[in-house]
Amino acid sequence: MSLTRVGVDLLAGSVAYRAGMTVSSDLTGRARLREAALRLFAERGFEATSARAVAAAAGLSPALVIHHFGSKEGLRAAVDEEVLGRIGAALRDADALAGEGAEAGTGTGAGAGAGTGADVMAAVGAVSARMFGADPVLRGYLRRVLQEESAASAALFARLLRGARAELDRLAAAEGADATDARWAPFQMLCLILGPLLLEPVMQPNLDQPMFDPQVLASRSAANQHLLRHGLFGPAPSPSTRG
Amino acid sequence: MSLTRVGVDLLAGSVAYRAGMTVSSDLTGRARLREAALRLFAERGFEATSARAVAAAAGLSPALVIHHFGSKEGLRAAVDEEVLGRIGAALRDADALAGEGAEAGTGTGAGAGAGTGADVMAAVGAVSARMFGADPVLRGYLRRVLQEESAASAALFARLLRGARAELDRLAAAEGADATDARWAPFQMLCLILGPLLLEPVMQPNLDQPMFDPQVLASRSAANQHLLRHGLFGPAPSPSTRG
DNA sequence: AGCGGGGCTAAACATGTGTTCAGTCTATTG
DNA sequence: CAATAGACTGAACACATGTTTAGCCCCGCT
Repeated sequence: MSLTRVGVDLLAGSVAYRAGMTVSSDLTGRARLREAALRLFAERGFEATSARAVAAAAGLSPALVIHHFGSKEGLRAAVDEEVLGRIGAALRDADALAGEGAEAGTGTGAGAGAGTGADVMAAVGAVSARMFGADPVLRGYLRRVLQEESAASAALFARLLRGARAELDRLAAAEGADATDARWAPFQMLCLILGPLLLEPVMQPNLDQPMFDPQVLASRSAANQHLLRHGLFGPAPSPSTRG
Repeated sequence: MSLTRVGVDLLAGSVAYRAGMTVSSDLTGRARLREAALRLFAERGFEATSARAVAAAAGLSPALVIHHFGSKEGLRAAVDEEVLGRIGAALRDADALAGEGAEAGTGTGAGAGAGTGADVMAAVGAVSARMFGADPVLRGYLRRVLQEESAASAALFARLLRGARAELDRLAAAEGADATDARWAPFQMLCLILGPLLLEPVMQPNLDQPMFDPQVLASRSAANQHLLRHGLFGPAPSPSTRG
């Protein structure tokens, strides 16, 4: 049972597979199948991807899909679990990071309310970059998942909603006032963050740069910060506008 | 060639079918098939919907799909054309309405800048309500279409983007200032409007009322107006908050 | 009346699908 | 070494799919 970590798996070390399944080396065909499925599902969608195509992409026999995952649906579940695990880990890291940032902001006395707020929003931007910017495959898969009404997607969105509410609380504390419409605020925040993710295929053709390029993403994140705090027509931010 | 309009077809009178096809009465199986396909594609997606399922839902033979549309893909194209036609008409109406509203706002001298801005935003809300609120099937289909990277979806989004820019110009004129970040502003506006549409399946479970109910939609629209103009923490709107 | 055409159908076709089966190979274990 | 376990395979199965074909029925024509 040597749990040798492979480069492919990155953050997935702590993901718990379904009970009763032996957690094997994970450089084997099982992981290859899962990875190929992730890529193809993200590209073409689940229904449009055949088990044979997944197996071919992994260089294996179609029968292995059944052998390892029980069924094609089982494969999807495994991919879901894997992806949601990665995202969960990223979110957990981000939460911890945001918490540190907030404490540091008040602790060092470095900034007025605005400074702390900016820190918080920067953390949000970092989360976005980490989750969405990094991997176009992950983006594609996430895009598909968020459109279903499965239990997994509901859980993911609920998790994001909790995160948004927490960010909003921090932002409100920094701003010294509660949001005018606390009911819709978290959803608006999520729409601003997730919208470009969901709309990427139709939005990208209207831009001259790849919209999830780090710099572009930072610029959009800054615009979102500004919108949330001051509206579209508020005062221009400090002259140091990079990006 | 009696072009009797049917209730089912609503706004679709001016939609031009592909050349070479005789425009028949349109209460026939062709329309029934298209309508059934619209519903099923919206519910389950194109790939997951079989031609047989469409035919069965229309109470017709599967062979008719081929006979009328050439192929399953042809059926999809017809549905796309139909839906995009309806939306185009709604947008055209909305543009006209918004134009009138803006002229009336300045003409009657009824309002300060704020008043005109509110009128403009109300128009946007009306568009949203008209396009998205009315028909859950249309919402579902739109949700699917906006996720593809087809020519049709790109055209639709480009059209929406143009609309958003126009609204933004009007809003800026009313506000007496240009948007701080003119580059992202229209996309942000679209994300706020389209986000809930795309996220409906995962967002609805977190709400206690149907999120496209007219009242709820109006409330969300108002929140969006407020966000765009004053940010999340701006001054509360006039005490007459209905919804 | 005759007749041609289009809406419409049942049955069949070819293919692709998820899945099963029987068996091979390899590595670990007793 | 023998045996067991599990990764893995090619071939087959049952079924669903998009599509084709041949033909029916009814309506509008000359």
